[in-house]
Amino acid sequence: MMARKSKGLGERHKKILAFLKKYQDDEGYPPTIREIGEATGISSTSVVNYYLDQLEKMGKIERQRKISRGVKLANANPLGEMFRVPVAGRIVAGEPIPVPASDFSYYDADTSIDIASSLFSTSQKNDDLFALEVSGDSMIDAMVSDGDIVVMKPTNSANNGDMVAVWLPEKDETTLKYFYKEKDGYRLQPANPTMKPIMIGKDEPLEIKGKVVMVVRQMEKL
Amino acid sequence: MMARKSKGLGERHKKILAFLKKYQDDEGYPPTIREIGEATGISSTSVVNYYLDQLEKMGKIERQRKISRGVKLANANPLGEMFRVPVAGRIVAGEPIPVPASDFSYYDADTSIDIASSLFSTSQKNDDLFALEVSGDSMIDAMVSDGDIVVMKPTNSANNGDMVAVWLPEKDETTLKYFYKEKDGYRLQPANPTMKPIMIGKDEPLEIKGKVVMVVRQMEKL
DNA sequence: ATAATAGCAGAACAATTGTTCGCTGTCAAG
DNA sequence: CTTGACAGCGAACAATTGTTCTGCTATTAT
Repeated sequence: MMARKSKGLGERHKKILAFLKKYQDDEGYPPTIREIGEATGISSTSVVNYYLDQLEKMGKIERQRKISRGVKLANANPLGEMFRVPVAGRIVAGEPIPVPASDFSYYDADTSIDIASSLFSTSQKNDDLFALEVSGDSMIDAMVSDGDIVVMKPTNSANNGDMVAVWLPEKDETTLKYFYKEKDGYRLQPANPTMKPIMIGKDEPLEIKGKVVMVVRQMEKL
Repeated sequence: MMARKSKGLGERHKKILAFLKKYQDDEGYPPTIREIGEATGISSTSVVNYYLDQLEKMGKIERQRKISRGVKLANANPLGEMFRVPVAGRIVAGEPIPVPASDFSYYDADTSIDIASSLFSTSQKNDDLFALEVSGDSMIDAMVSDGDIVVMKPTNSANNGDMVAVWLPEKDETTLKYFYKEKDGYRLQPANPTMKPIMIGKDEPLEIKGKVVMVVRQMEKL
Protein backbone atom coordinates (compact mmCIF):
# COMPACT_ATOMS: atom_id res chain seq x y z
CA MET A 1 0.00 0.00 0.00
CA MET A 2 2.38 2.56 1.26
CA ALA A 3 5.20 2.95 -1.16
CA ARG A 4 7.83 1.56 1.06
CA LYS A 5 10.76 3.27 -0.36
CA SER A 6 11.78 4.68 -3.62
CA LYS A 7 15.35 5.63 -2.98
CA GLY A 8 17.30 8.48 -1.57
CA LEU A 9 15.54 10.80 0.81
CA GLY A 10 12.32 9.61 2.37
CA GLU A 11 9.63 11.87 3.67
CA ARG A 12 11.05 11.86 7.16
CA HIS A 13 14.56 12.51 5.98
CA LYS A 14 13.41 15.64 4.24
CA LYS A 15 11.38 16.78 7.19
CA ILE A 16 14.32 16.35 9.51
CA LEU A 17 16.66 18.20 7.20
CA ALA A 18 14.21 21.03 6.83
CA PHE A 19 13.67 21.24 10.54
CA LEU A 20 17.37 21.22 11.21
CA LYS A 21 17.87 24.22 9.01
CA LYS A 22 14.90 26.12 10.28
CA TYR A 23 15.73 25.49 13.91
CA GLN A 24 19.31 26.53 13.46
CA ASP A 25 18.26 29.71 11.73
CA ASP A 26 15.63 30.55 14.29
CA GLU A 27 17.38 29.64 17.50
CA GLY A 28 21.02 29.93 16.68
CA TYR A 29 21.83 26.43 17.84
CA PRO A 30 20.83 22.95 16.75
CA PRO A 31 17.86 21.06 18.20
CA THR A 32 17.90 18.03 20.44
CA ILE A 33 16.87 14.62 19.28
CA ARG A 34 13.64 14.94 21.19
CA GLU A 35 12.88 18.28 19.61
CA ILE A 36 13.45 16.83 16.18
CA GLY A 37 11.09 14.00 16.98
CA GLU A 38 8.43 16.36 18.20
CA ALA A 39 8.66 18.55 15.17
CA THR A 40 8.58 15.73 12.68
CA GLY A 41 5.99 13.60 14.36
CA ILE A 42 8.35 10.90 15.52
CA SER A 43 7.53 9.79 18.99
CA SER A 44 10.64 7.87 19.81
CA THR A 45 14.08 9.31 20.25
CA SER A 46 15.57 6.11 18.96
CA VAL A 47 13.84 6.52 15.64
CA VAL A 48 15.15 10.01 15.31
CA ASN A 49 18.56 8.68 16.10
CA TYR A 50 17.99 6.03 13.48
CA TYR A 51 17.30 8.61 10.82
CA LEU A 52 20.11 10.83 11.88
CA ASP A 53 22.45 7.92 11.43
CA GLN A 54 21.21 7.45 7.92
CA LEU A 55 21.48 11.10 7.08
CA GLU A 56 25.00 11.06 8.36
CA LYS A 57 25.88 8.08 6.19
CA MET A 58 24.40 9.90 3.23
CA GLY A 59 26.66 12.80 4.05
CA LYS A 60 23.78 15.17 4.55
CA ILE A 61 24.66 16.05 8.10
CA GLU A 62 27.55 15.85 10.50
CA ARG A 63 27.20 14.58 14.00
CA GLN A 64 29.22 14.92 17.14
CA ARG A 65 28.19 11.91 19.12
CA LYS A 66 27.68 12.08 22.81
CA ILE A 67 27.31 15.80 22.95
CA SER A 68 24.14 17.77 23.14
CA ARG A 69 22.82 19.25 19.96
CA GLY A 70 25.83 18.03 18.07
CA VAL A 71 24.13 18.02 14.72
CA LYS A 72 24.83 20.28 11.84
CA LEU A 73 24.10 20.41 8.17
CA ALA A 74 27.07 19.29 6.18
CA ASN A 75 26.26 21.47 3.22
CA ALA A 76 26.52 24.78 5.02
CA ASN A 77 28.85 26.44 2.54
CA PRO A 78 27.27 27.12 -0.80
CA LEU A 79 29.08 30.19 -2.02
CA GLY A 80 32.57 31.19 -1.16
CA GLU A 81 33.73 32.01 2.29
CA MET A 82 33.78 35.42 3.74
CA PHE A 83 35.06 36.74 6.95
CA ARG A 84 34.45 39.69 9.15
CA VAL A 85 37.00 42.39 9.79
CA PRO A 86 36.59 44.77 12.71
CA VAL A 87 36.74 48.47 11.99
CA ALA A 88 39.02 49.70 14.72
CA GLY A 89 38.40 53.37 14.12
CA ARG A 90 39.34 56.25 11.92
CA ILE A 91 42.69 57.06 10.53
CA VAL A 92 43.45 60.75 10.55
CA ALA A 93 46.62 62.46 9.47
CA GLY A 94 47.17 64.23 12.75
CA GLU A 95 46.26 61.44 15.14
CA PRO A 96 47.80 58.12 16.11
CA ILE A 97 46.47 55.01 14.48
CA PRO A 98 43.86 53.11 16.42
CA VAL A 99 44.51 49.41 16.76
CA PRO A 100 42.05 46.76 17.80
CA ALA A 101 41.97 45.72 21.43
CA SER A 102 44.88 43.34 21.50
CA ASP A 103 44.37 39.61 21.37
CA PHE A 104 40.66 39.47 21.90
CA SER A 105 38.51 39.71 18.85
CA TYR A 106 34.85 40.24 19.33
CA TYR A 107 32.92 42.65 17.20
CA ASP A 108 29.45 43.09 15.87
CA ALA A 109 27.90 44.17 12.63
CA ASP A 110 27.98 47.83 13.51
CA THR A 111 31.72 47.95 13.75
CA SER A 112 32.86 45.58 11.08
CA ILE A 113 32.83 44.91 7.36
CA ASP A 114 32.62 41.66 5.46
CA ILE A 115 35.21 40.64 2.91
CA ALA A 116 34.99 37.67 0.61
CA SER A 117 38.01 35.52 1.22
CA SER A 118 38.32 35.01 -2.50
CA LEU A 119 39.65 38.53 -2.68
CA PHE A 120 42.80 37.34 -1.01
CA SER A 121 45.06 35.47 -3.33
CA THR A 122 46.64 33.37 -0.67
CA SER A 123 44.29 32.06 1.91
CA GLN A 124 46.79 32.94 4.55
CA LYS A 125 45.81 33.44 8.11
CA ASN A 126 43.83 36.59 8.20
CA ASP A 127 42.46 36.31 11.68
CA ASP A 128 44.14 39.41 12.91
CA LEU A 129 43.21 41.77 10.15
CA PHE A 130 41.50 44.99 11.03
CA ALA A 131 40.14 47.94 9.14
CA LEU A 132 40.24 51.70 9.44
CA GLU A 133 38.07 54.34 7.92
CA VAL A 134 39.97 57.18 6.36
CA SER A 135 39.00 60.60 7.57
CA GLY A 136 39.93 63.61 5.53
CA ASP A 137 41.74 64.06 2.27
CA SER A 138 45.22 63.96 3.68
CA MET A 139 45.94 60.54 2.24
CA ILE A 140 45.34 61.45 -1.36
CA ASP A 141 49.00 60.96 -2.09
CA ALA A 142 48.43 57.33 -1.20
CA MET A 143 45.52 57.21 -3.63
CA VAL A 144 43.17 56.95 -0.70
CA SER A 145 40.40 59.43 -0.21
CA ASP A 146 38.01 60.42 2.51
CA GLY A 147 35.68 57.63 3.50
CA ASP A 148 37.77 54.84 2.09
CA ILE A 149 38.27 51.78 4.19
CA VAL A 150 41.75 50.36 4.49
CA VAL A 151 42.19 46.79 5.62
CA MET A 152 45.43 46.21 7.44
CA LYS A 153 47.46 43.42 8.86
CA PRO A 154 49.09 44.43 12.11
CA THR A 155 52.85 44.28 12.07
CA ASN A 156 55.83 46.13 13.43
CA SER A 157 58.10 45.54 10.53
CA ALA A 158 57.70 45.69 6.80
CA ASN A 159 59.31 44.43 3.64
CA ASN A 160 60.40 46.64 0.82
CA GLY A 161 57.47 47.51 -1.35
CA ASP A 162 54.80 47.04 1.27
CA MET A 163 52.33 49.79 1.80
CA VAL A 164 52.37 50.51 5.48
CA ALA A 165 50.60 52.73 7.94
CA VAL A 166 53.21 54.59 9.96
CA TRP A 167 53.16 57.04 12.79
CA LEU A 168 55.89 59.65 12.77
CA PRO A 169 56.22 60.89 16.35
CA GLU A 170 58.49 63.78 15.40
CA LYS A 171 55.91 65.16 13.02
CA ASP A 172 52.81 64.02 14.88
CA GLU A 173 51.68 62.51 11.67
CA THR A 174 49.99 59.37 10.45
CA THR A 175 50.57 58.42 6.86
CA LEU A 176 50.20 55.63 4.34
CA LYS A 177 53.26 55.07 2.21
CA TYR A 178 55.19 52.45 0.37
CA PHE A 179 58.06 51.33 2.52
CA TYR A 180 61.66 50.94 1.40
CA LYS A 181 64.65 50.38 3.60
CA GLU A 182 67.79 52.10 2.43
CA LYS A 183 71.31 52.28 3.68
CA ASP A 184 70.91 55.53 5.54
CA GLY A 185 67.34 55.02 6.78
CA TYR A 186 63.93 54.55 5.31
CA ARG A 187 62.19 55.91 2.27
CA LEU A 188 58.45 56.43 2.42
CA GLN A 189 57.18 56.57 -1.12
CA PRO A 190 53.73 57.94 -1.95
CA ALA A 191 51.61 55.80 -4.19
CA ASN A 192 51.03 58.71 -6.49
CA PRO A 193 54.08 58.67 -8.74
CA THR A 194 54.03 62.41 -9.17
CA MET A 195 54.79 63.01 -5.52
CA LYS A 196 58.11 62.97 -3.79
CA PRO A 197 59.16 60.46 -1.12
CA ILE A 198 59.82 61.22 2.51
CA MET A 199 63.22 60.28 3.78
CA ILE A 200 63.55 59.14 7.37
CA GLY A 201 66.93 58.99 9.04
CA LYS A 202 68.05 55.83 10.72
CA ASP A 203 67.71 57.31 14.19
CA GLU A 204 64.45 59.11 13.66
CA PRO A 205 61.50 57.42 15.33
CA LEU A 206 59.16 55.51 13.05
CA GLU A 207 56.31 53.36 14.21
CA ILE A 208 54.98 50.89 11.71
CA LYS A 209 51.49 49.99 12.75
CA GLY A 210 50.43 47.70 9.99
CA LYS A 211 50.64 46.67 6.41
CA VAL A 212 47.84 47.71 4.11
CA VAL A 213 46.39 44.70 2.34
CA MET A 214 43.30 46.18 0.79
CA VAL A 215 41.49 49.42 0.16
CA VAL A 216 37.76 49.56 -0.40
CA ARG A 217 35.91 52.59 -1.62
CA GLN A 218 32.15 52.60 -1.61
CA MET A 219 30.56 55.16 -3.86
CA GLU A 220 27.06 54.39 -2.75
CA LYS A 221 25.32 57.12 -0.91
CA LEU A 222 22.41 56.27 1.33
CA MET B 1 46.77 44.78 42.98
CA MET B 2 44.41 43.68 40.30
CA ALA B 3 42.72 46.72 38.93
CA ARG B 4 39.09 46.05 39.50
CA LYS B 5 37.30 46.78 36.31
CA SER B 6 34.71 49.37 37.00
CA LYS B 7 33.02 49.90 33.69
CA GLY B 8 32.27 48.08 30.51
CA LEU B 9 33.58 44.72 29.47
CA GLY B 10 36.19 43.09 31.62
CA GLU B 11 38.89 40.89 30.26
CA ARG B 12 36.90 37.76 30.88
CA HIS B 13 33.78 39.16 29.34
CA LYS B 14 35.67 39.80 26.15
CA LYS B 15 37.30 36.41 26.18
CA ILE B 16 33.97 34.70 26.59
CA LEU B 17 32.40 36.71 23.80
CA ALA B 18 35.28 35.95 21.51
CA PHE B 19 35.19 32.28 22.36
CA LEU B 20 31.46 32.12 21.80
CA LYS B 21 31.86 33.43 18.31
CA LYS B 22 34.83 31.28 17.46
CA TYR B 23 33.25 28.11 18.77
CA GLN B 24 30.03 28.74 16.93
CA ASP B 25 31.93 29.37 13.73
CA ASP B 26 34.09 26.32 14.10
CA GLU B 27 31.64 23.78 15.39
CA GLY B 28 28.30 25.01 14.16
CA TYR B 29 26.74 24.98 17.60
CA PRO B 30 27.35 26.83 20.83
CA PRO B 31 29.67 25.59 23.58
CA THR B 32 28.74 24.32 27.01
CA ILE B 33 29.42 26.22 30.16
CA ARG B 34 32.25 23.88 30.96
CA GLU B 35 33.80 24.36 27.54
CA ILE B 36 33.65 28.10 27.96
CA GLY B 37 35.36 27.79 31.28
CA GLU B 38 38.08 25.63 29.89
CA ALA B 39 38.77 27.94 27.00
CA THR B 40 38.87 31.08 29.09
CA GLY B 41 40.77 29.73 32.05
CA ILE B 42 37.84 29.72 34.42
CA SER B 43 37.85 26.60 36.47
CA SER B 44 34.38 26.78 37.93
CA THR B 45 31.14 26.43 36.03
CA SER B 46 29.50 28.75 38.46
CA VAL B 47 31.83 31.56 37.56
CA VAL B 48 31.14 31.07 33.91
CA ASN B 49 27.47 31.15 34.72
CA TYR B 50 28.13 34.29 36.70
CA TYR B 51 29.67 36.01 33.69
CA LEU B 52 27.06 34.76 31.30
CA ASP B 53 24.43 36.30 33.51
CA GLN B 54 26.21 39.60 33.34
CA LEU B 55 26.65 39.44 29.61
CA GLU B 56 23.00 38.70 29.26
CA LYS B 57 22.07 41.70 31.39
CA MET B 58 24.34 43.81 29.23
CA GLY B 59 22.45 42.55 26.22
CA LYS B 60 25.50 41.06 24.64
CA ILE B 61 24.16 37.54 24.53
CA GLU B 62 20.87 35.71 24.72
CA ARG B 63 20.39 32.67 26.85
CA GLN B 64 17.87 29.88 26.88
CA ARG B 65 18.03 28.69 30.44
CA LYS B 66 17.87 25.05 31.28
CA ILE B 67 18.77 23.86 27.85
CA SER B 68 22.14 22.71 26.70
CA ARG B 69 24.24 25.11 24.75
CA GLY B 70 21.48 27.67 24.85
CA VAL B 71 23.77 30.63 24.38
CA LYS B 72 24.00 32.86 21.40
CA LEU B 73 25.39 36.24 20.57
CA ALA B 74 22.67 38.84 20.67
CA ASN B 75 23.42 40.53 17.38
CA ALA B 76 24.33 37.38 15.58
CA ASN B 77 24.38 38.27 11.98
CA PRO B 78 24.42 35.07 10.02
CA LEU B 79 27.38 36.52 8.17
CA GLY B 80 25.27 37.70 5.35
CA GLU B 81 25.04 37.15 1.72
CA MET B 82 27.56 37.70 -0.95
CA PHE B 83 27.23 37.82 -4.65
CA ARG B 84 29.44 37.30 -7.60
CA VAL B 85 30.35 40.03 -10.03
CA PRO B 86 31.83 39.22 -13.42
CA VAL B 87 35.04 40.95 -14.41
CA ALA B 88 34.27 42.06 -17.92
CA GLY B 89 37.78 43.08 -18.81
CA ARG B 90 40.27 45.86 -18.45
CA ILE B 91 39.65 49.52 -18.52
CA VAL B 92 42.35 51.44 -20.33
CA ALA B 93 42.50 55.14 -20.98
CA GLY B 94 42.86 54.80 -24.72
CA GLU B 95 40.37 52.03 -25.35
CA PRO B 96 36.60 51.73 -25.15
CA ILE B 97 35.08 50.26 -22.06
CA PRO B 98 34.31 46.58 -22.23
CA VAL B 99 30.86 45.65 -21.11
CA PRO B 100 29.65 42.20 -20.21
CA ALA B 101 27.96 40.19 -22.92
CA SER B 102 24.54 41.57 -22.11
CA ASP B 103 22.03 39.04 -20.88
CA PHE B 104 24.38 36.24 -21.78
CA SER B 105 25.99 35.98 -18.41
CA TYR B 106 28.01 33.05 -17.33
CA TYR B 107 31.23 33.36 -15.47
CA ASP B 108 33.37 31.34 -13.18
CA ALA B 109 35.69 31.99 -10.29
CA ASP B 110 38.55 32.97 -12.55
CA THR B 111 36.71 35.81 -14.16
CA SER B 112 34.75 37.16 -11.25
CA ILE B 113 35.07 38.56 -7.77
CA ASP B 114 32.89 38.10 -4.72
CA ILE B 115 31.48 41.02 -2.82
CA ALA B 116 29.71 40.85 0.50
CA SER B 117 26.29 42.38 0.09
CA SER B 118 26.75 44.09 3.42
CA LEU B 119 29.13 46.44 1.69
CA PHE B 120 26.19 47.92 -0.12
CA SER B 121 24.16 50.16 2.10
CA THR B 122 20.99 49.71 0.17
CA SER B 123 20.30 46.17 -0.72
CA GLN B 124 19.14 47.24 -4.10
CA LYS B 125 19.09 44.91 -7.01
CA ASN B 126 22.64 44.43 -8.07
CA ASP B 127 22.17 41.63 -10.53
CA ASP B 128 23.62 43.51 -13.41
CA LEU B 129 26.77 44.79 -11.79
CA PHE B 130 30.07 44.10 -13.47
CA ALA B 131 33.68 44.83 -12.70
CA LEU B 132 36.68 46.11 -14.59
CA GLU B 133 40.34 45.91 -13.83
CA VAL B 134 42.16 49.15 -14.24
CA SER B 135 45.18 49.04 -16.48
CA GLY B 136 47.76 51.74 -16.30
CA ASP B 137 48.10 54.83 -14.19
CA SER B 138 45.93 57.05 -16.29
CA MET B 139 43.12 57.08 -13.78
CA ILE B 140 45.11 58.50 -10.93
CA ASP B 141 43.08 61.65 -11.09
CA ALA B 142 40.13 59.50 -10.11
CA MET B 143 42.11 58.15 -7.18
CA VAL B 144 42.26 54.83 -8.96
CA SER B 145 45.53 53.18 -9.70
CA ASP B 146 46.83 50.36 -11.82
CA GLY B 147 45.39 47.02 -10.82
CA ASP B 148 42.41 48.41 -8.98
CA ILE B 149 39.06 46.82 -9.59
CA VAL B 150 36.10 49.07 -10.17
CA VAL B 151 32.62 47.69 -9.74
CA MET B 152 30.07 49.37 -11.94
CA LYS B 153 26.39 49.44 -12.52
CA PRO B 154 25.61 49.74 -16.20
CA THR B 155 23.65 52.81 -17.13
CA ASN B 156 23.36 55.32 -19.90
CA SER B 157 22.51 58.26 -17.74
CA ALA B 158 23.80 59.58 -14.48
CA ASN B 159 22.79 61.83 -11.65
CA ASN B 160 24.82 64.73 -10.45
CA GLY B 161 27.54 63.55 -8.15
CA ASP B 162 27.79 60.04 -9.49
CA MET B 163 31.15 58.75 -10.46
CA VAL B 164 30.78 57.45 -13.97
CA ALA B 165 32.84 55.69 -16.55
CA VAL B 166 32.59 57.63 -19.78
CA TRP B 167 33.90 57.24 -23.27
CA LEU B 168 34.75 60.40 -25.10
CA PRO B 169 34.71 59.56 -28.83
CA GLU B 170 36.25 62.85 -29.86
CA LYS B 171 39.26 62.28 -27.69
CA ASP B 172 39.36 58.51 -27.98
CA GLU B 173 39.48 58.43 -24.23
CA THR B 174 38.02 56.44 -21.40
CA THR B 175 37.89 58.14 -18.06
CA LEU B 176 36.39 57.93 -14.59
CA LYS B 177 34.98 61.19 -13.33
CA TYR B 178 32.32 62.67 -11.13
CA PHE B 179 29.46 63.72 -13.28
CA TYR B 180 27.65 67.05 -13.12
CA LYS B 181 25.16 68.38 -15.57
CA GLU B 182 25.37 72.09 -16.16
CA LYS B 183 23.48 74.55 -18.28
CA ASP B 184 25.90 74.52 -21.16
CA GLY B 185 26.90 70.88 -21.05
CA TYR B 186 28.53 68.53 -18.64
CA ARG B 187 31.30 68.88 -16.14
CA LEU B 188 33.52 65.91 -15.48
CA GLN B 189 35.17 66.43 -12.13
CA PRO B 190 38.22 64.41 -11.09
CA ALA B 191 38.09 62.84 -7.65
CA ASN B 192 41.41 64.37 -6.80
CA PRO B 193 40.47 67.85 -5.63
CA THR B 194 43.72 69.31 -6.88
CA MET B 195 42.87 68.60 -10.49
CA LYS B 196 40.75 70.60 -12.82
CA PRO B 197 37.46 69.44 -14.31
CA ILE B 198 36.82 68.70 -17.95
CA MET B 199 34.03 70.62 -19.57
CA ILE B 200 32.00 68.95 -22.26
CA GLY B 201 29.81 70.96 -24.56
CA LYS B 202 26.18 70.05 -24.99
CA ASP B 203 26.67 68.80 -28.51
CA GLU B 204 29.89 66.93 -27.93
CA PRO B 205 29.48 63.19 -27.86
CA LEU B 206 29.61 61.56 -24.44
CA GLU B 207 28.92 57.93 -23.76
CA ILE B 208 28.18 57.04 -20.18
CA LYS B 209 28.89 53.38 -19.77
CA GLY B 210 28.22 52.91 -16.13
CA LYS B 211 28.19 54.29 -12.67
CA VAL B 212 31.01 53.32 -10.36
CA VAL B 213 29.67 51.87 -7.15
CA MET B 214 32.84 50.53 -5.61
CA VAL B 215 36.58 50.44 -5.97
CA VAL B 216 38.67 47.63 -4.54
CA ARG B 217 42.44 47.69 -4.34
CA GLN B 218 44.28 44.57 -3.33
CA MET B 219 47.80 45.14 -2.14
CA GLU B 220 48.57 41.48 -1.78
CA LYS B 221 51.24 40.16 -4.04
CA LEU B 222 51.21 36.47 -4.80
C1' DA C 1 38.97 48.32 61.83
C1' DT C 2 34.84 46.49 60.15
C1' DA C 3 31.40 45.47 56.96
C1' DA C 4 30.02 44.85 52.36
C1' DT C 5 30.69 43.06 48.00
C1' DA C 6 32.73 41.40 43.74
C1' DG C 7 35.43 37.59 41.96
C1' DC C 8 36.35 32.96 42.17
C1' DA C 9 36.58 27.76 43.22
C1' DG C 10 34.65 23.37 44.19
C1' DA C 11 31.20 20.20 44.71
C1' DA C 12 26.65 18.43 45.02
C1' DC C 13 22.46 18.42 42.65
C1' DA C 14 18.98 18.40 39.07
C1' DA C 15 17.68 18.69 34.49
C1' DT C 16 18.49 17.80 29.89
C1' DT C 17 19.85 14.93 26.35
C1' DG C 18 22.15 11.05 23.76
C1' DT C 19 22.40 5.83 23.65
C1' DT C 20 20.88 1.28 23.86
C1' DC C 21 17.87 -2.53 24.06
C1' DG C 22 13.69 -5.18 23.73
C1' DC C 23 9.59 -5.50 21.29
C1' DT C 24 5.83 -4.95 17.51
C1' DG C 25 4.08 -4.67 12.81
C1' DT C 26 4.64 -4.64 7.71
C1' DC C 27 6.21 -6.22 3.42
C1' DA C 28 8.71 -8.84 -0.03
C1' DA C 29 11.39 -12.78 -1.17
C1' DG C 30 12.40 -17.65 -0.60
C1' DC D 1 4.42 -20.05 5.66
C1' DT D 2 8.63 -18.50 7.30
C1' DT D 3 12.28 -15.38 7.36
C1' DG D 4 14.61 -11.23 7.45
C1' DA D 5 15.17 -6.51 6.60
C1' DC D 6 12.97 -2.24 7.54
C1' DA D 7 10.32 1.19 10.13
C1' DG D 8 8.81 2.22 14.38
C1' DC D 9 7.69 2.63 19.57
C1' DG D 10 8.79 3.03 24.45
C1' DA D 11 11.50 2.77 28.34
C1' DA D 12 15.59 2.32 30.96
C1' DC D 13 20.13 3.97 31.25
C1' DA D 14 24.21 6.81 31.10
C1' DA D 15 26.43 10.82 29.93
C1' DT D 16 26.38 15.54 29.41
C1' DT D 17 25.29 19.88 31.00
C1' DG D 18 22.92 23.74 33.62
C1' DT D 19 21.94 25.30 38.52
C1' DT D 20 22.79 26.19 43.12
C1' DC D 21 25.06 26.37 47.49
C1' DT D 22 28.99 26.94 50.62
C1' DG D 23 33.15 29.00 51.43
C1' DC D 24 37.36 31.68 50.57
C1' DT D 25 39.99 36.05 49.25
C1' DA D 26 40.83 40.61 48.13
C1' DT D 27 39.21 45.13 47.36
C1' DT D 28 36.37 49.03 48.61
C1' DA D 29 33.40 51.74 51.35
C1' DT D 30 31.81 53.14 56.02
